[in-house]
Amino acid sequence: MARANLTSAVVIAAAADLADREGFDAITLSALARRFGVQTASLYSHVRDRSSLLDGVHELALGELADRVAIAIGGRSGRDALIALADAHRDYARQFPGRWAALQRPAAPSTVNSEAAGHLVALTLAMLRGYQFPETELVHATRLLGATINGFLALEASGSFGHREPTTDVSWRRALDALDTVFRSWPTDGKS
Amino acid sequence: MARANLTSAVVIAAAADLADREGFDAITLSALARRFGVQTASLYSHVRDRSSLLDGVHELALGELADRVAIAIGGRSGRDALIALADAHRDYARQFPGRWAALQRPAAPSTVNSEAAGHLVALTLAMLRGYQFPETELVHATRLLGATINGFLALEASGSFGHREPTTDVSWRRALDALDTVFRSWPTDGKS
DNA sequence: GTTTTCTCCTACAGGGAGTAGGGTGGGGGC
DNA sequence: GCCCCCACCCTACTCCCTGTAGGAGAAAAC
Repeated sequence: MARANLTSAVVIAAAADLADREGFDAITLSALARRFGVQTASLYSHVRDRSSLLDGVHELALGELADRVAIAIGGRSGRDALIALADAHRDYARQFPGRWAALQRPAAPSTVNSEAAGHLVALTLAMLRGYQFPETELVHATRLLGATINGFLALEASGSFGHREPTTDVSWRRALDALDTVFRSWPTDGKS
Repeated sequence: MARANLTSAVVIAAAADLADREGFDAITLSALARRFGVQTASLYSHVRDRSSLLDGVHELALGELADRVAIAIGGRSGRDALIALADAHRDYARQFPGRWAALQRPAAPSTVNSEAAGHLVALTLAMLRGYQFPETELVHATRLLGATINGFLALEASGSFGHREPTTDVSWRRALDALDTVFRSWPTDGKS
């Protein structure tokens, strides 16, 4: 009986592929075991439990997303960088729906402190600095940016926009235009 | 053995309460059966399957949310109405996290065509008309509004904003200010 | 009072999460 | 080149959840 040579990383990668092909909820220890021709119990040597497996997929996706964002915004600034960053997110969400769904789960503490998370945050801040906010406003802008991108992609993925005209592409452009406008004319005084 | 006098509505309401108390994933036919002192199989007379039960909670929440929004925006317009509508959503999400989670699921076809859904859409459009968009831009504004509100609340609920200073309350105000600004200066020409 | 109609029941099949403990084969020590 | 050990994968089980089939009994219809 040939060994499967499983490792934690291999199992997590397979889980991510499975999620992209059959949906996030299809991530099942049983399904992965079948895929590797192995008993379910064997996977528990490599993965603590299902929850930590999902956390692993989350972190994997975060790293991949950060790499794509880095490439996308390289050499750009201001509005161009904003659009590149947002489009990188949208492309990733469409190409890897299962991985994207994993990103919607609350991040595990270890993920929050991971290199991937730090990288993505740094890239986002670098992009936003092109808009020259007061330092205290950067957080709010970051949150608005994240909310808008994630919110739009979530509604788009769930079909809440319907498949009616006009296309969501136009709405997406409008949303990014709106963010650019808002970021450029961000209120500078401390009203709350 | 006393009858439990179950109906579809009673089961759905209990599921919603359960979700608010113990989380959306705690909605389980078994748990509901225990709650009613009844066998699991008995519930299938009132609910087709688990999925349709979740759809029921979705529609219930949609109706409750629409009622709250209606009260909130009554007599207001423009920026005041926008803030009232958004705050109604946020208050609802915080007070009923389980019901809110149910709203994040893709809506069933029957829910899309439900009275509750129509009501909420009508209220949203009524609020947005205060900003006097070109008719063709209303869709895009609606989508941006939904994306921002849902996205913000999702990130807030999942703890993505951390519990750091400054508080999310300030970020929320900023986000609503941004929406108001954007809605008032919405581009009127047809650039795409 | 009889009949009909629900409501709820027992019983079962199927499948996933997770644990306990045992056998084995391949790489490291020598 | 041989042996030993441990990492890897196994069997066997428990528990919980979903969903189906068919039966009993109480309430309502007549």
